[in-house]
Amino acid sequence: MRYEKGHRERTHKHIVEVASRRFRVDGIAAAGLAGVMKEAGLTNGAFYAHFKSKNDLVRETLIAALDQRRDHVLEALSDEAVVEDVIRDYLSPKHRDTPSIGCPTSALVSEISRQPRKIRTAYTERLIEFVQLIADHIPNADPIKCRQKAMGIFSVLIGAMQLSRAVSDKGLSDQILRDGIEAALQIVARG
Amino acid sequence: MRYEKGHRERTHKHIVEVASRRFRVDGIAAAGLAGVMKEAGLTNGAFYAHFKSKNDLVRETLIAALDQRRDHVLEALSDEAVVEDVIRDYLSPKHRDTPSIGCPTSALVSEISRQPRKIRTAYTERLIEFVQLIADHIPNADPIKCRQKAMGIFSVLIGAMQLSRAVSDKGLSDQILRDGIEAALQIVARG
DNA sequence: TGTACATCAGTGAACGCGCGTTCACTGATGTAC
DNA sequence: TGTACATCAGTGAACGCGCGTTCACTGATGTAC
Repeated sequence: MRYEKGHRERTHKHIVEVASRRFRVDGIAAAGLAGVMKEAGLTNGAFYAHFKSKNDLVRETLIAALDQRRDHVLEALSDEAVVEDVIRDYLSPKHRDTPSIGCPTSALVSEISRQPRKIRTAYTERLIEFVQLIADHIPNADPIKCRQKAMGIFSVLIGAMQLSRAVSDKGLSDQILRDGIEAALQIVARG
Repeated sequence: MRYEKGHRERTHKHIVEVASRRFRVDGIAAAGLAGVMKEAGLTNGAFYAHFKSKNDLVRETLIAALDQRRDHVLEALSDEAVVEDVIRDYLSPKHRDTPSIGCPTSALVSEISRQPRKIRTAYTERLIEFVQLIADHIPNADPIKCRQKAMGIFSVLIGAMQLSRAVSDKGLSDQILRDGIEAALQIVARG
């Protein structure tokens, strides 16, 4: 069959979406192309009609997931929102329990540090953007101070999120999230 | 040849040490047994004289690396040391640049969350122990409050460390470490 | 209008490779009689 | 004392499997003459 207009673009986007979930759940190294393509309803061979290599998919997927995450945060925040809302939204049990659609940094940061420079550069740009988004919601006259605080806060967010996902005890996992919220709020308030 | 007494135990320990470095550098999934055994100066087949499976090695290696890290921190701290010393030691460029002998949590936490329950339980026990070690150096009357702060601090430490390793810009990487130190100190001081 | 060829998105088998794992074997030493 | 067997740590080839990647082919539609 011949395909309607825009079909190729939709398929391409669909593969990226499937991969973006699989990578966050299984990790980049552990997620195979065959599995991604099967979940996307296609066969192996079609992959290379859309991407040059797995590395190419990783790059595109990571960018898409990061941009999507930024949009999620932007949408979740009303105009009068403060940084506390970002913090509570991030360190929620819901976010912990749905890594497939959650923050790509929490799911993949250690694997990102093992990626080729090109991917790490693309990541760095988006990290800066995201941290600035947090900084913009911190009430403080000094924008540099805000950015520094925002980086500290983001460190707490991804650290606590990862720990809460790693421990085997549900009660401790919840406690880690609460402690993370408390710690992040203290960084906001002080100095 | 026949081997001197204790040879087997030394070999076993040596494999664990090699694996513990390889896992932290390449990740658990990406590090192969053949590579580990070769680096240990042995052949493939010898592996199964020492371990039941790769999973068995992962469990043992993770425990060894975590205990080794705890000892490192204990040794680095004199009796009159305060939590600030732990923080500065952790978020140092040296630690960032030597993940092979650094904190296993920073290197492997997201992979740990994908491991079987048994491994995650072993990890959880040691995480609690490590956080308590931080808590013991926080000056505060309330031990519960100390533990909560310590968990927040540890979240900053591993979050900042991972971010500093992921970004492609050296200056930003250094800045992330400094912001992490500042944030951690604010958690110590307040409340 | 009819026909020959081009285009496009995808199929599905096959490639070489490295993975975790198994296993028959080695060769030096220890032990039993 | 000599000899036959047991033990031990390790060798190295082979297993089946899934990986990323390649490629000849398909089949529906578009285009040229």
